[in-house]
Amino acid sequence: MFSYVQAEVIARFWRMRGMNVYYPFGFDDNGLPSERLVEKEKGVTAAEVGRDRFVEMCLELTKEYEAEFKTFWRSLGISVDWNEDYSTIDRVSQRISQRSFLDLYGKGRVYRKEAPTLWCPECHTAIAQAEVEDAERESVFYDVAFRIDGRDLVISTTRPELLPACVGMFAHPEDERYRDLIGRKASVPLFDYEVPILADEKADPEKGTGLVMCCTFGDTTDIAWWQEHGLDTRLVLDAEGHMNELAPGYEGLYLKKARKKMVEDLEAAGRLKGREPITHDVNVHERCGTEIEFSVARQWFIRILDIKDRIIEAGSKVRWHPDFMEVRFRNWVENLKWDWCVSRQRYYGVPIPLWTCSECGEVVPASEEQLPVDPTTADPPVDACPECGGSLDPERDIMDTWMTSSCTPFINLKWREDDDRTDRFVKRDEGGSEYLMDLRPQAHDIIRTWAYYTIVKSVLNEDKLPWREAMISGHVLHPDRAKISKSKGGGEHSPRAVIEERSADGTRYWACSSRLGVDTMLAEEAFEAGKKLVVKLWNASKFAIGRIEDFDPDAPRELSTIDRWLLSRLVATVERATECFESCEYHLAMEATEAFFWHDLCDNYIEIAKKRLYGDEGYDESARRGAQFSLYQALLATLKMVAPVMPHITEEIHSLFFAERENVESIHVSSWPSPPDDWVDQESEESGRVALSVIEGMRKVKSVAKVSVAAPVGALAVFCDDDVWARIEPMRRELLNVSNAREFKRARERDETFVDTGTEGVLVSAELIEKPAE
RNA sequence: GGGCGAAUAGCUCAGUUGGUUAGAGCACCUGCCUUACACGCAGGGGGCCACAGGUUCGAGUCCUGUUUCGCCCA
Repeated sequence: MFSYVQAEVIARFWRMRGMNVYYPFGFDDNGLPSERLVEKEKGVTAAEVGRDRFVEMCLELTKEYEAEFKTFWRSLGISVDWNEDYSTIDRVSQRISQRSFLDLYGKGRVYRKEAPTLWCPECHTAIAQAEVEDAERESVFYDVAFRIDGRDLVISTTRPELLPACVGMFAHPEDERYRDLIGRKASVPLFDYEVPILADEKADPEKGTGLVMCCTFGDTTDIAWWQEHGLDTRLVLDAEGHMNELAPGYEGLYLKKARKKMVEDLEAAGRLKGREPITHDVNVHERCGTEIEFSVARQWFIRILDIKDRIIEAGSKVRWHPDFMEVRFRNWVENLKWDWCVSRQRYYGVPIPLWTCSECGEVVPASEEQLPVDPTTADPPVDACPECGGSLDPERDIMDTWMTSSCTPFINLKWREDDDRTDRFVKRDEGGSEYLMDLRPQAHDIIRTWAYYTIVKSVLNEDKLPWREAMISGHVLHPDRAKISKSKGGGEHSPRAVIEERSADGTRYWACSSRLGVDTMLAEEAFEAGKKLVVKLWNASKFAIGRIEDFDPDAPRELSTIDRWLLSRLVATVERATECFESCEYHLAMEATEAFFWHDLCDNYIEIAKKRLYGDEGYDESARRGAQFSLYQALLATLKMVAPVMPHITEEIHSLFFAERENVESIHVSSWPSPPDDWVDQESEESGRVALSVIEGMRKVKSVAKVSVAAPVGALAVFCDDDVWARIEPMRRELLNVSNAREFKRARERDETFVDTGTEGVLVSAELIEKPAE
């Protein structure tokens, strides 16, 4: 909600600037999150109801959620083109996603490999590096004794259940304690087989006994050692995390139970030399919090590690807001250790569009005409293996959801569809790089996924940038500083609850109250400020419209100094707001606009021009029209500048009066304010500023005397130099009006009744007629 | 352990390229029902800009280090 508003404000701004803004909306509802939602809400698993029914249930549930979300986004005033919405599971998206995959396959980027893979035993699927999170867990460090020549060799581990998966022991090559043992073999407790003792610099002599066991697989170091030293493979866990026949006596036990039993048995055998409770960081699956295991299985990968530099280069050409987000992107890519594992052993997602020969393993990709295709139900494009004539097995895996999410520019372009519109969208930036879309809005936690994978796809499939700019939002923090996320619902702080309680405009105002990219508190104060602005806009407009209803723009008008002051200030404000919106600094745009509206327009201009606007005696019609003109322009421009952030109240006010006058249907399709250059008037700005400081002094006198601001004044005397006097003397009538004074004069002498003003050397004295209240 | 960010008023946040006396809103204090608005207006108090060095005529802003917090990763 937070990041959507921030981006949407920018879309509204550019729309008012006259751009034809293409603003689609995507529901990312394929994949594991949806499956888990179904499992939770319907209390079933795919195994129970079967794959087809399960997918059906996922589709039904995501449809329900889509409708709900749509209503929600509409109520927030998100101005997307709902004719252009898509879901990552709809037919077009599936087709484009599969097409993208097949394109990569054709380019030799896709490979299949039996490889150690990050594995979630809870979700029964391989996952990608990007889906792994850290979590702090309580655990126990066990000291376990291996044996050589009747001598104990103690290692420390938090994973004793991986003992049957142990394929080696490591010590640091410089470690004197074990130097003589390198190259020999030790026996594994409980399982009674021998593993080699090896030297490697990754073994830390400072840690524990300096000796460590290597299992297939406990962590990435194990994998590295396994590869570098050509060790055996002993996979002891099945897909659900149960021990298999390689762990005799523990077969069928879930790994945690196996751990418990092995610890007991080790103790009984006298091979447990110690235990120490610790808290350590473990890798868990971000979707379910289960500790990640490694498994060797046949998976599909997209080769990426060899083109890191191309990806980084593409990222460097994107304009990131704020710019330091590019560094985070680059660091992520630089630190990648795995190719992109794209196969998932799940159900609800886009199928991998391939068949494999059961005889020779030849891969037969689906043909373009078949897409989107589910190989488990469709016939392969050829009857038999073109290589050996063997029968073809359908691929049962589905793709990682990011395979589809990363296609969002392609989906929006209808990439290689009949109605492909890539040509209309592709543009070239100043550096000559072609890009598909203008802007990607997203939050910073998914730089490593959505942004990264999208760049990968655009580079590999099209050799272009996916977007020219990326707008990266921060997170919303609870009042107690915890992160609020969609998946966790948010409870009383759920987006829905927030909007219902504080109104859409108030919520939007809050979302725009801090800088882009920083995490922001869900703080009461910002909502209150938004609400107050809504009320102030309403009251000021109600008053102003009453005064300018009869304004005739064609009749002659005369602008006073204070009118020109207002218009000149308006020009500066519009310039500032425009610049700020252009660089996604919506909060600065609002700050400038609010200051102008609240202080310049309401507190000062309207107060000063009030009597002229009322048409009080002594003002001719042209002077009144001058005030009407200024007020009209200032208020309309203010409404327009606030409109991107607060679309509802501004539209309401606009429709009451300006829509008809300006002959536009809605403020949101009206043009961004562009006041003429000749409204810039340095002289009037300075005169207005000085006059305001005189008024400020006068008000201070009244405030100190504790009388009303409207209290009548005998003489308002100003002590100043000739230059200042020349500026304010012509504004005598306005000053008399606003101070309710009978006389306005220049003082030659200053006595103790004079007070300072905001202008140096200018002092004011106001002769109060009523006695100050005691 | 590495990367990135944050640290400014009691609270939530601004502070463009270094440049007068560091700002806003809320909260607080003193007043004011002024013919738009008391959800308002006027006036006011409140800051060692995390800490320590450095560059500079000049540092909240730039550099180095330290501390605390957040995010991402190992």
